[in-house]
Amino acid sequence: MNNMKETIRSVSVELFFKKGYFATSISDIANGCGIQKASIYHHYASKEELLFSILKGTMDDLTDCLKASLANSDNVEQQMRAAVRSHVRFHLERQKETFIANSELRGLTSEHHKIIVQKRNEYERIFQNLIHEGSEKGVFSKGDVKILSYAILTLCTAGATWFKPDGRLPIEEIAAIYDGFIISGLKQNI
Amino acid sequence: MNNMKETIRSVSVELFFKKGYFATSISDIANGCGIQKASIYHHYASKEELLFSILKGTMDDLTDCLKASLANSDNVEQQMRAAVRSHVRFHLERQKETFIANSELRGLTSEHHKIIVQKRNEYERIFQNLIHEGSEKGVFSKGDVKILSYAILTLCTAGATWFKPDGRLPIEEIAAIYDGFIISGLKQNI
DNA sequence: GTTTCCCTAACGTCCGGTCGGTAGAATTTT
DNA sequence: AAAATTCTACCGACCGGACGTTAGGGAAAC
Repeated sequence: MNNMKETIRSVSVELFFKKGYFATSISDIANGCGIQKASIYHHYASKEELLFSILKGTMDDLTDCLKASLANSDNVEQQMRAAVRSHVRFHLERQKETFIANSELRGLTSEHHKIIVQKRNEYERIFQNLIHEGSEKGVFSKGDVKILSYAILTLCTAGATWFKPDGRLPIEEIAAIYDGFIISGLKQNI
Repeated sequence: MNNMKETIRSVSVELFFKKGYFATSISDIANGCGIQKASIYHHYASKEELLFSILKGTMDDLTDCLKASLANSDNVEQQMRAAVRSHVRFHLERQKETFIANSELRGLTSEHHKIIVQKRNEYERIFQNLIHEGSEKGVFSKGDVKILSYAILTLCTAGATWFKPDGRLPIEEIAAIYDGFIISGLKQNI
């Protein structure tokens, strides 16, 4: 790869995932890229901006993925299944980035923090709307929409914590397990 | 409180929760205790040991809680319900400590890290045994025990991420929601 | 001949941790 | 009971080092 900006990004993702944002120094990143640490600043204005650009890109892609996977159906249950699978898939396929996006928010300036949280809220709202619609139509049982949405999202998100790319189960199988688990949780007593 | 060691501990929990372990300095902690930072080292050998003692204490209490709540019954479903509620309750009542225990493992030395991970594994095994026993007896449906246990645990654990002590719902109500959600997830197709 | 991309060198700051010391309480010795 | 010693809890000053960031320059590409 001869695009240094991309290299810096991907090396950072690797290191932030492995050691954490605060424990990773600019020298570490420069080292991983084979350049001097001062050269990083030609591509990114600061360490924080580097983090922010990773988080922002990840959140945008995440939302795009979800929206694309909802477009194929207008049946609530099908949509919820598609949403869960999209969510799981994204978090396992891009495990390192999503892990960072969920654990390193504290490294952001307050303005950047606000932007990311807002993106996350929009994403959550899509799930909340599905739960609401489903329980209105009697497809899902009535329940606390917010708590249920947090449950569903964190459930899948946490996958990025323990998932091993070369583990026993392929991504699709894990997605199917979560799908079944969540739908039957939403349909309790129905 | 005139026990300075306890004060240091609780101030640290507060700060580690709010700012993170690496972003919290010994001076910050000393400041919060109203003493000089050198005095911290009279009570704890290092910053890392302070973190470790918090994590170890929390994990021990967590496991004790779980074991106590299982002793009242020998019915698998009842035990699983009790386990889930114990897990949720502990994570919400001692939100700050459990949050730290789940996010700051990287601050530990490798020996200390090993100890905590081992405690966590023992804790997880209790849940895995319950799932296994339940599916053997036909109370729960067959499924991947590990994935299901991760799902259950991270689900509740994540509560410590978003829970607000003075929010809409009391802890018991949240525990009940999770209980219902999880049991029906475990019983799908039964 | 300007822009791109990377370099060497350095800066100020802050951090975890150490050191020597002190005041006073507790304990032991006489 | 008085004197001598030890222990507890803390302080102020200080280290060495690492960190994020900046300044200025040089070579190559356009």
